[in-house]
Amino acid sequence: MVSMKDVSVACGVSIATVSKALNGHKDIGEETRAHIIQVAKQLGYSPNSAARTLKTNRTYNIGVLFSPNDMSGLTHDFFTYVLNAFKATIEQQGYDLTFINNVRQGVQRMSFLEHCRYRNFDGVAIICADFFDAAVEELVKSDIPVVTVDHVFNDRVAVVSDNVKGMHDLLTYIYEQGHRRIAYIHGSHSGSGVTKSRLSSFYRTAEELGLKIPDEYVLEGDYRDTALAYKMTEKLLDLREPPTCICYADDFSAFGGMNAIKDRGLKIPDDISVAGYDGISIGRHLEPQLTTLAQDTGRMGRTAAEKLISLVERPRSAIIEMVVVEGKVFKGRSVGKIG
Amino acid sequence: MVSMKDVSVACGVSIATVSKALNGHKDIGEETRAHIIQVAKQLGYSPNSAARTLKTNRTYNIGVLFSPNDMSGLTHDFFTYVLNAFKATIEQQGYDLTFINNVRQGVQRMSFLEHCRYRNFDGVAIICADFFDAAVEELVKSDIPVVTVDHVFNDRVAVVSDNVKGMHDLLTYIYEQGHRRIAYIHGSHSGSGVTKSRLSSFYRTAEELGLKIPDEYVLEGDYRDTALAYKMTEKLLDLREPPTCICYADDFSAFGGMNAIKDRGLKIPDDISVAGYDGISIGRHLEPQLTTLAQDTGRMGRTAAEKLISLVERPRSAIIEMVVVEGKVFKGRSVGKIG
DNA sequence: CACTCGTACTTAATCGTTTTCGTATAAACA
DNA sequence: TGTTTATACGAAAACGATTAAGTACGAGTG
Repeated sequence: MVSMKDVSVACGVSIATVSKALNGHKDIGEETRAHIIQVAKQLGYSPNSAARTLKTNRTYNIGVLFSPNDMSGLTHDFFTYVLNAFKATIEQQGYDLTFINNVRQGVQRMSFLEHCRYRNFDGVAIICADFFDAAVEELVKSDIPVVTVDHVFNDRVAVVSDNVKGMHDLLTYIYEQGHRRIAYIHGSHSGSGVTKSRLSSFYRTAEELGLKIPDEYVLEGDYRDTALAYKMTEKLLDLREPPTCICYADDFSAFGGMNAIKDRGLKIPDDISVAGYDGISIGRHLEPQLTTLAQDTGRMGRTAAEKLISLVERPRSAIIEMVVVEGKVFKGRSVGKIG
Repeated sequence: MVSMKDVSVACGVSIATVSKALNGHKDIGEETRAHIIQVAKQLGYSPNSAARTLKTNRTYNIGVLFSPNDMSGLTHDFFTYVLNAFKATIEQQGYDLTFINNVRQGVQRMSFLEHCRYRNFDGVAIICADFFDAAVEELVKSDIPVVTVDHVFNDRVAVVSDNVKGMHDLLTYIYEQGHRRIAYIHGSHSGSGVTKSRLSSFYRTAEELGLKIPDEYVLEGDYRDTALAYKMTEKLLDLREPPTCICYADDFSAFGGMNAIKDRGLKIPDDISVAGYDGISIGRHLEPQLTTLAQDTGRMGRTAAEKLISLVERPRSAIIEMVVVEGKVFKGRSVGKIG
């Protein structure tokens, strides 16, 4: 590889001059700079990030922790959408993205934090992880700038979806379509506070609307578990007085539920309505098109990236806060009018 | 950050000794090594990859080019599955994964190759990209170890899905279920040779089976385009003699087609059968479950990783070859028996 | 005893940058 | 003319590791 040294001898100047010329310092003559740049290009000079990092202690590399509990990896749609927007944003700002892992490097396996130190990430985004893992907490508590998605830690920047308003808006919309008997197959409680937020918002909104929600209308399903959603949906359909609309933990679950409904020969939304949550692509393709709360994954990813970069580049002035991103009811055709 | 120097003074030995002790060189006394390791841990020593890279010219970092033509980014299921397996494999071998991009870094924007040189990737995997892009070709033609997925370049390692056998097996299976009037809504030709391989295999297998495929049975759709698949399916259904089974470019398209069929009040597979291609998760959730050619994405990702690493670590003995990975017909319920 | 070894360390060069001080030259000023 | 000042460049010290080559010492050998 051709280095600054090669360029410097080819130009008859010192290495320092080459460095400054290439980095746009002002104490270099215009002709000299032009010449150096030209020669560098012609020689095929390529900067060495390792050397630069060693000296400046900056990598322009962002670590991303992305390891779903269920090992679904990069196939978890919702977080993948967020990651996508995050990636695009930091790349535009000249940063690269490297995944954090805890696999052994050489002799021993590293913790997440050790890995980050080893790679010298300028900052870290925790987009999808087990937030109750001690290794994750260790990372969050460290001095490395960090932003988390959909989970809040004390004194750290977080970008979260507005689950309270989301569930409120969705339920209200369903109510406005005339539904009064509304069931909810919610997600498991294993994750962060997401499930709890939505569930309590569901109850509060129902109360606000003057709705009575019988206990047997609220069942525990899980995220992305179509089979379980299928089973739970059957339970609801078996009730003496089944709901007129079922809300699901996410779009995948809604998909599973829809299959259960169709298998009974029922029509959506004529016989019963269905609503999802997330707004990932699958819903648009469902038949009928799924009514769901579309979370603004693009905005979440972008915001996380922007906050993180400002944390990295302007640590003093960056505001440690929790940014709440609102979603929007996507009005598909799976929730029908009643009455 | 605490460096080897800190450890060395704390132990009263030289930096070299610390380095060797930590790296398992044999010319270090056992007590000394134990002591050094203990002190290092206690002091919270953390190795610096930049320094190591500078000296050894190895980063243990793999660059991945993943930029779909359609800008779908990381949401392109099939490639995401491959990427997932690839990532897991290289991480197990102590490598990290960083995305390649061509966004400006500092003054000017970099080409893919420049970016790779800058980051000093030990190797590069092109998992999903526009293979006819000059910048991609430049990267492939460089001296950096590279492996491509689903596209073959001269004298480079490639991992490809066996589209010929795949389509052959799928069509044969459909034939065995008694179908004789089989249509194919294939993908666009824009990408690599994938579409061509499958299409020619489709024709050849048909001939082999003694099937007559009328021209109007073969239509051009596109990958992941449910709307287009919907439209094309309608065309087929409008024919005087419609097919008894329709094959699609991928599972998403099949999904779109299924909706068209259901909207006509037709039953799958009673009235008409449907087959997809890829075997991504969506198919398992469809109703009825989709019969499709399940590509072995896990094996593709793993193989790509293994080949790349051997290319990096044992350049002399590594075999430059094209590895063909076979898929398998997934027998859902969307293709029914006839006759 | 003189010699060769093997063991356990140290010295010092090096990787490619960045950056702080200098310093030389010429222009500007008193 | 002598002094300051701005401009354009260079020398050299880092950053944190790796590694070839050397050294000191005790043990084994003839």
